Amino acid sequence: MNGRQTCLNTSYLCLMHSDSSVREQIIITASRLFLSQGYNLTGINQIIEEAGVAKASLYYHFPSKEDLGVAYLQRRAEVWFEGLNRHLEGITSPLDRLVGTFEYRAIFLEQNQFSGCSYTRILTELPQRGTKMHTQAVANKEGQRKYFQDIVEVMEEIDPQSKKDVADTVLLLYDGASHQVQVYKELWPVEAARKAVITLVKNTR
Amino acid sequence: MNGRQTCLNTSYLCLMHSDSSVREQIIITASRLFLSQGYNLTGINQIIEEAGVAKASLYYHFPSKEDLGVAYLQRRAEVWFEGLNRHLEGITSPLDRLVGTFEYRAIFLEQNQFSGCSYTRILTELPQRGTKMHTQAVANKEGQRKYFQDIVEVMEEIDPQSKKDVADTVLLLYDGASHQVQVYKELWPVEAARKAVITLVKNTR
Amino acid sequence: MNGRQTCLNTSYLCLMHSDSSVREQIIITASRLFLSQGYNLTGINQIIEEAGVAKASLYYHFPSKEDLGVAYLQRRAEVWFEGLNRHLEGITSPLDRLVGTFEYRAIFLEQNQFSGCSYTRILTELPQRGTKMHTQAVANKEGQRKYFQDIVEVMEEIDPQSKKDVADTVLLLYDGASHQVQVYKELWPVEAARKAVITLVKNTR
Amino acid sequence: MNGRQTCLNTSYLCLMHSDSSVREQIIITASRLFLSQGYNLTGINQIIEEAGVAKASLYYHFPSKEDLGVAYLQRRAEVWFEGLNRHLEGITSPLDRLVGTFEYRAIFLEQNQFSGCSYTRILTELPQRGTKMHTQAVANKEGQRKYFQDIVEVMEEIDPQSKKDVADTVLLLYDGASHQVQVYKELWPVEAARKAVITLVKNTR
DNA sequence: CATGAATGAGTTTTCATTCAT
DNA sequence: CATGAATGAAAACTCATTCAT
Repeated sequence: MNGRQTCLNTSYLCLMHSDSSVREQIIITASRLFLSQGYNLTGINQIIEEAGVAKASLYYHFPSKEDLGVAYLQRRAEVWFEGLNRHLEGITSPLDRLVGTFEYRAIFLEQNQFSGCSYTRILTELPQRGTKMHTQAVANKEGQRKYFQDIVEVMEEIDPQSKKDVADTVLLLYDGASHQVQVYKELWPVEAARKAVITLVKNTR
Repeated sequence: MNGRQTCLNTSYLCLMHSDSSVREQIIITASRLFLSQGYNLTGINQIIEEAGVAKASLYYHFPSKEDLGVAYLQRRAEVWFEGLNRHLEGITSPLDRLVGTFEYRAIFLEQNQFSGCSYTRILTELPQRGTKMHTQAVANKEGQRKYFQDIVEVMEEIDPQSKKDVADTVLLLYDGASHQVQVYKELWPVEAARKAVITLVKNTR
Repeated sequence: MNGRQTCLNTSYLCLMHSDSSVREQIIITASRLFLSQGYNLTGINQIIEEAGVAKASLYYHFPSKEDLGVAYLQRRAEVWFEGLNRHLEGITSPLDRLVGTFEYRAIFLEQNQFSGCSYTRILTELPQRGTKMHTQAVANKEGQRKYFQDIVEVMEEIDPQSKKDVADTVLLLYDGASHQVQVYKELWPVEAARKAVITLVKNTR
Repeated sequence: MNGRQTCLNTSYLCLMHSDSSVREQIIITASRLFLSQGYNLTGINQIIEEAGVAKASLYYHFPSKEDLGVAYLQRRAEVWFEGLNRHLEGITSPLDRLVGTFEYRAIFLEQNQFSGCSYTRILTELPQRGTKMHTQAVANKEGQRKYFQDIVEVMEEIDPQSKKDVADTVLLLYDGASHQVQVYKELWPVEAARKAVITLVKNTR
C-alpha cells in the first residue's frame, strides 16, 4: 500500500459497508491497479502483495480473478453514479444536468488517474462476448447509455424525433472524450465534449 | 489458416510487396488475431500455429512480440489510409471528404471484424507510456487527429477561430463511434457520428 | 531421484533444517547436477524433473535460476566448512590443521564426484563481474583465502614477512589441485599439493 | 569488430596461413568472445555478427560450434607455445626456462584479457568426458604437463626420484595461478607461483 | 477466516543448425 | 564460397488456481 491512492480511496470510503475490510482492501487495490496497468497486465500476485493480504484470502472472497473483475466493474459504477448524483444535487434543468455530467466527468477522471472509461477498457481487453466480465461491462455501458437517454427524454429543447439520435451522439462524445483523456492525460477532451453537447442541443429541434 | 480471414486478407493483398511471404503471413495472421482477441490475449504460439510457420521464423523477422505489434500498428495505418484515399478519389470538397471519411469508416470496420480502432485498443491494452507500442499507437492516433485538422483547416464553412474545436470534436465522434461499433458489432454508431459531424459543421460559423 | 547421489546426500543430511523438504530437494538435486554437468548446461527442466517437483514450486522458493545458483554456492560453503571443522576437531597445531585441510579436501572431493572447486567453476562459467552469482562465488573464494591466511598467521614456523606469500602459494596449490582432480578424476593432485605445502612450510623461515 | 582486440590480433597475425581470411576472422572473433564471455555463453549469432560473416559461412568452415571450439583450442596452444618459444629464445638453462615460462605466462595473460587457462575453462564449461572438445582440451593440458615434465627431466638441481612430484607441483602452481588471475584480473598470482617454483626447486634434491 | 506452499499449463524467447539459391 | 531465410527443440520464467493446515 502506498500514498498515491489517496484520492481514489477517499472516493471509496463512503461506500464501505460492514463488509470484511480485507475484501474492501482487495477491491480498492485491484481497482487502482486495473485502472493504471490494465486488467490483463495486473497479476493476482501484485494485487495481494500491495493489498497486504494472503493469496487464499483473495480466493476466499472472490472465486476467481474474473469474479474480482466483475466486482471491480460494479464498484466503478457505484462510485461514478454516487459521485455524480452528489455533484448534480439541486440541479433540476435537464440541460444543466446533462452539461453538469460532463463537468463531473472531468472531476472524476482527474480523481481516477485520467484512466478513461473503465467499462470501455474492460471491453477492449476482454473482447470475447458472453464472459462474466464482458457481460457486466456491457451492462455498465448500457446503464450509461440509458442515463443519457433518460435525460434527453425530458429535454423540452429537443424535438421528440431527434431524441434517440441526440442521446446516441452524446454517448459518442462521452466515450470519445473519456478515451482521449486516457491518451493525453489532460482534460481538454471532456471540455470539448461538453461544448459540443451544448452546440448539439441548441441546434437540434 | 482458415476462411474467416477472407475480408481482411483482401484488404492486404494490394500492399503485398516482394517481401518474404512468411513475414507477410505472420503479419496477416497476427493482425486478424490481435483484432479479434486483443494483443495481450493472443500468444505467439497461436500466431505461428495459425500462420503455419515455425516459432524461430517469427523471431527471425520480428525481434520480439512487441516489434510484431509495432509492425501491426504500422500496417493498420497503411491499410486504413490506402483504402481511405481510394474511397475519396475524385472528391474535392472538404466537407464531402470529411463525411466520406465516416462513410468509409463504416466500410472499413465492416471489413475488419467490427473491431474498433486498433490504435485505441493497443493504448488501452498497454497503457504504460514510453514503450515502443505505446509510442507507435500515439503516433498513429496523432496521424488521425492531424488528418481531421487538415481537412477542417480548408473548410470555408467554418470560422477560423472554431477550426481547432471542430477538428477535436470530429475526433471525439470518430473515437466514440469506433468504440461503440466494437461493443455492439453494429454500424449505427458510425452513421450517428456522420450525422453529428454534418450538424456540427452546419452550425459552426 | 536416483541412487547416484548417495554420497552427496549424506553430506547434506546433517544440514537439513525444518525447511520445506521441497526447497531442500531442489537444492540437493541442483547441487548434484551443477557439480556433474555444470551450471549453464543444467536446465531448470532437468532439475525439477529429477527433484520431482513442479516448475512453479522451484520459482516459489527461488525467484530465478541465478538465485538458486547463489543458494547452491552458499550451501557448498556450509557443507565444506562444516565437514572440515568436524575433520579437524581436536587438532590444534596450525601445521597439522593446514595439512589436515588437504587431507579432508581429498575426502570431500571423493564424496562430491571429483568435481573440483565449485566456486572456481562458477567463476569460469559466469565470468561477468557484478552478477549475483559472480559476487557470491568471489565471496566464497575470499572465505577460502582468508581461511588459509588465518592459519598461516598463527604458524610459528613461518617468518612473519613471508606469511602473506605462503598463504597465497597454499591457495594456488589448493586451486591447482582441485582443478586437476576435476580433470583426471583421481586424487593424486591433492596429495601432491599436500606434500608441496609441507615442503613449502619447512623451507620458508 | 572493434579496437579492443588489438593485442590479441597481433598475436595471431604471424599465424595466418594462406587460409581463407573468413575462416581466420571467425577464429579470431570466436577466441576473443570465448575468452571474455565463456564458450557456452557465446552464441553463434554473436560470433558471426562481430566477425562480419554470414551464418552459413561459419558452417561452411566449421561443421558445428563444437568443431569451431576444437579449432579454438588448437589455436590457443599454437599461440601460447609460439610466443613462449620466442620468449625463451637463447635461454638454455632449464631452471631459467622454467622460471621464464612463468614470466611469459604473465605477459601472455596480460595480452589475453586476464582470462585464465583456456583449456581449464573449457574443461569446466564442458565437463562431459569423451566429447570432441573435452578430448582436445585434455590433450592440450597433457601437452602443458609434458612440457613441464620435459624441463624438469633435464634439471640437474633435482633428484631424479623427485622429478615427477616436482613437475606435478609446478603444474598445480601454474593452474592455480592462471585461475587466480582470472578471478582478480591481476598478475600477482603468477609472480607468487614463479617465486614458489624457485623455492620448490631450490629445496628439492 | 486466514495462510504458506505447491502446482499444471501457459508464456516469450534463444539456441545451434539447415536449406534453397 | 557465400548468403538470407527457415526451423525444431529447449531455454527461463509467469499465470491463475488449489490444497493442507
